Amino acid sequence: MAGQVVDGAGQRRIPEATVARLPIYYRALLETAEAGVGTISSERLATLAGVNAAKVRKDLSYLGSYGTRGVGYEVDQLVHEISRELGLTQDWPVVIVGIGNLGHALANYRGFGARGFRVAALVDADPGKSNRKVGGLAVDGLDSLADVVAERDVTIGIIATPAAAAQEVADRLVDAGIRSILNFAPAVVSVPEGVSLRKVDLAIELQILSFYQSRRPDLGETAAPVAREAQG
Amino acid sequence: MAGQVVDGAGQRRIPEATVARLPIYYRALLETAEAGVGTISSERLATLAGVNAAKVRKDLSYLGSYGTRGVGYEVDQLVHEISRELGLTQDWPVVIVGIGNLGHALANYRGFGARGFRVAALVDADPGKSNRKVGGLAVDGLDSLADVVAERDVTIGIIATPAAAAQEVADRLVDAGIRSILNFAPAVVSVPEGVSLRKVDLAIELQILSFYQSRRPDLGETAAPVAREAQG
DNA sequence: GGAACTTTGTGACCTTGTGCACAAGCGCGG
DNA sequence: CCGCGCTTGTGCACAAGGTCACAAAGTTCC
Repeated sequence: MAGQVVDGAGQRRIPEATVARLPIYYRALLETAEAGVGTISSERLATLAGVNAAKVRKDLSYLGSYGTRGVGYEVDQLVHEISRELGLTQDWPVVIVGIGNLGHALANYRGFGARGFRVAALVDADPGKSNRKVGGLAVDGLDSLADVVAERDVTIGIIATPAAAAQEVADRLVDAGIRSILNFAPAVVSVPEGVSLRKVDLAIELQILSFYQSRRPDLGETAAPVAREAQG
Repeated sequence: MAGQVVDGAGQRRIPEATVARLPIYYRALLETAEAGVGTISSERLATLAGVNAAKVRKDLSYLGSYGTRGVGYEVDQLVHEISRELGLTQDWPVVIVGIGNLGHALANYRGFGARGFRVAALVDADPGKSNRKVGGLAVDGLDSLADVVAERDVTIGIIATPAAAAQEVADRLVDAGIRSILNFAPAVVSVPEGVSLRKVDLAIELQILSFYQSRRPDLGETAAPVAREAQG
């Protein structure tokens, strides 16, 4: 079978769990490259990424055979392959909907641009906010969402509204042609097939921590599981 | 076998994936209760939570047999059982370390208190910020972290610093006796066994979305997987 | 050129999680 | 009291993911 996992379109099929780890490797590799190191072993990369070495090798093997036995991986090449695989070679304009506390913080967040993500638009339902500028960008009204998305080629939508508005906003984003949504609102949002949706929920994270903390026998033996790797 | 999965301490062992979903059920149930509904079926709860009904039933069965066949689950009872299981019956004082954009937003975030989490302290390495008050709370210096944690019985630490400071802060939190950490910094942080660590990373989420978006054949057939349910 | 050493790539196995399907259990109506 | 309809609880089969261990393949040194 030549051992390649391939989907219908002829691309290698990369497991979801692997996809969720690629960005972690990517970041570690960028730092490694910056330090002037040219080659890295799966063992070293595993340490940097906080996973085990076999997992690193298996993950990377989905991208192809870019390692050299006895040596390791060439850092620059890996960076290139991963960024290509993740689609980071292109620009991804992002719209943030809901300019409250969180939306405000996200709009000012450095670390977007570096990875090819760019906040291209800010939208809020409150017309009062349309006057303000946040992080050098004007806030548009919710009604102009579709226009703004079209004009600025926005591909990714971030929902930072209160829970009650989340579904409505998601629907509008989808209508506007957005196919990738990141939801920060504490609400379950559903989208049609073909649209990717991920969620980040502070309250849920805390409640999970609370679960393990309250079970902890206080210096007892039941080890609490460590970080889920996906937020994912 | 009487069918109960039990760990060494005699508690039912609840799978990680289930733990990650309990908060979602919890929120849905609170809303349902608020609407004055007394009873709910697994089917209905599944719809609200965005999962399938069998999963709901299996998840809830780990808590015990609280459903009534032919009827459903009593909402109030479920709310009570889940909140007990998640440890939400007690108060969890939280310290936020790093009062930049994100830390600021988190400090002002409503939705903590409601679920028993309370921002009890704010800490920042920059002494210049120690003057400011954020959300009615004074910002303490990093050096007083241990004192503040001890005085105010803080049990959960949130890292909202730049990546470079994250590990250092984590170490200090652990030294101060914190056993549950939520990391927002874009860095891999390691903690000793017995300490729970979860991470939330905006850039990673976007990169995952980017992966699926760039693979999308643009109205083709390869369906993108929908929201991972855990962010956990 | 060959032996010793290093590191990758992967097959095999195990654990966890998911979904189906159905028997058991409960309430209601007659 | 009995049968019917609805809903839970769970056994089972399968899919996904993780870990181990090792052969294959490369490097280094003599």
